[in-house]
Order: sequence, then C-alpha cells, then structure tokens
Amino acid sequence: MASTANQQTPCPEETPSDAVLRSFLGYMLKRTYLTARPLALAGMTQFDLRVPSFSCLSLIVENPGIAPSVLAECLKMERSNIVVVIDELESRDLIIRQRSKTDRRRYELTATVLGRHVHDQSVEEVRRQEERLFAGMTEEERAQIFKLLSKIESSAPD
Amino acid sequence: MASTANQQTPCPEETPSDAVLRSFLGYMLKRTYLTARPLALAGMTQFDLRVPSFSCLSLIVENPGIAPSVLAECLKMERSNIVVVIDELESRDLIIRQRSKTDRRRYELTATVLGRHVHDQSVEEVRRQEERLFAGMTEEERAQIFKLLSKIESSAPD
DNA sequence: TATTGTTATACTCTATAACTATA
DNA sequence: TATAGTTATAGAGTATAACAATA
Repeated sequence: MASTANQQTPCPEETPSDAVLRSFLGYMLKRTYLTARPLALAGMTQFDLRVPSFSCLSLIVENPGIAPSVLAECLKMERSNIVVVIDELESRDLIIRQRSKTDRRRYELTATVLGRHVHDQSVEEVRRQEERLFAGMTEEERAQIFKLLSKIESSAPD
Repeated sequence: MASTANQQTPCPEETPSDAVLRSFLGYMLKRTYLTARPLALAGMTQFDLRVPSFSCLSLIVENPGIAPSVLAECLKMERSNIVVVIDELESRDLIIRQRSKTDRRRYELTATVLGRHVHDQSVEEVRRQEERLFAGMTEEERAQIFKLLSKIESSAPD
C-alpha cells in the first residue's frame, strides 16, 4: 500500500514527508528540472532569450536551412507555436527566413552572424550556470545521468 | 566552440542534430520529463486528477493536518495557486479543511476516506504507467537515476 | 510588524481549430 | 488530397500584488 506510512502522525509542522511522490520518476524529474531551469534561464535571459527561443536558435545554428516544421518535430513543439518564436528571432535579426526553391511551401531558416554570436555566447553562459548543478559529482556520475536520461527518453512509444 | 560542428551541412531535411542542446542537463531533463508526464497523466486523469492536484492530495494523505503554506513550500508552488487546488479537492470531498485551534490563521488539511482511496488507487495506476519508462533498465540503473536526480536537486541554493 | 489564506490578474508555455498557398 | 506555414484562441501552470484576519 502506498499511503499507510505515517497516517497517524499528528501534524507535521514544517517537515512534511513526500516519500510517496519521490518514488515517482516523474516527480523527481520535475523537481530536478525545477532546480536546473532557473540557472539555465539566468544564463539566457542576459541575451533576451527564453527556453523556446534559445532552443530554436540553437537548432537553427546547428542545422542551417532547417524548416520550421522540422524544428517543431525535433523540439516536440507545435508548428503554430514555433512560428511565434521564429518571428521574434527574425525580427531581432538573429536568423533569416528564405523560401525554399524546391518546395515553395517551406522556409529555410539560417542564423545570421549576429545570431551565431548570440548563440555561442549564451551557450557558454548557460553552460557556466549549469556547472553548479554538478557540484560534488564525479565525472562518471555526470556521464551516467546523461546516459540514463537518454535511455528513459528513448523508451517513449513515439 | 559550441556552434562549429556542422555549419556547412546544406539542409538537414528530416534528421537535424540537437547535439549542442543535448549537452545541457536542463534540456535532457525537460525531454525526459516530457516523456514521463503523459504516462503519469494517463494514470491520474482516470481519477480526475492533474499533476498539481495529485501531488497535493498525496502530501495531504501522507501528512494529515498539513497547512496550505507548508504544502506550498514543499511543492515549490505559490500559496495563491495552492488555494485553488485545495478548493477543488475539498469540493470533491477528497479532503477536509479545519481551522487550527492553536493558530487561527492556519488550516489543517486532512484526507477523507474517499480521498485516501482515490489517492491509493491513482498512485497504483501512475506506478503501473511509469513502469514502462524503465523498460530495458536494470534494478541498479533504476536506483541510480533516482540517486543522481536527488543529488542534483540538493545542489540547489535554496 | 509578520504570517496565513485569499482574490484578482498577468504572463509563459502549450494545445486546437481553421485558414492559405503550395505540392 | 496532403503538407507547410500561419492566425486566432483557449487552456494549464505559474508568478505577482494587494488585502483581511490573525499572530
């Protein structure tokens, strides 16, 4: 049974137990992401980037000519939401949007020099911030967490 | 450098690289959580629970008499947002809300018999769903991922 | 003066439906 | 007919500010 732990404990004033929740991977993932996100945000907001715009910019830098729909699929975002991010990145001259000549429905997204610069700088800054997460962890543990997260992610049906 | 990988690659049609993003723990955590959440949701929506209500109910079951403010702190949610969840749980007769006799500003939250039943059932169901995430993982790896996530979480300043 | 619960509100991210232009 | 991009809109989750009651 899940809830028979300390049902009789009178009134946990300031030290409640979340043992049941902590036995769920989803809960632990959310808590850990909640720890990591503010650090990542601190690194990217210096460049007026949020998580979606940072991710999109990074993919565009790494994959010149990528189409919005491919971007959406890769980031598991809706195309409709990608458009807004693309619009912003373009208006800030971080990327350019060109019609594909082979398929005129598509756009080819490419980072500008400024975009690559902002990307590289923000990547460096987010990296620096994230370093704090690994305090007291060995190189082996560090590699292990990435390996295990990949393994879990690849268990997805889709 | 972060973005010097395949800048010359012409146009990645359907297989873009997100190697840079994957080197960030935050990105991997988000992707993994994105894999885990639908499964957890599938387990709890059967009982008309979402992540916040499921978490609150679990903490109340495990900590009878817990106050909303303690709940908020433990789940790292705002008190103002806890209220809405509490309201719903109470209106569904899953919990009761009683004024504390020692501090009349506080409420003491307790799960009803129905609440404990719904909790236990949903915990069981979410557990069953999450099992799928661990496909192909050894018991050791399973324990390791929890250990490493805890370690990272505890690196938080707060 | 500080804290607890509360309300109202705004913001971010995400999801859905419908449209257009191209294929 | 199917797909890419787009628009508008709604929803969930979260964050902020102000307030009344109580300490």
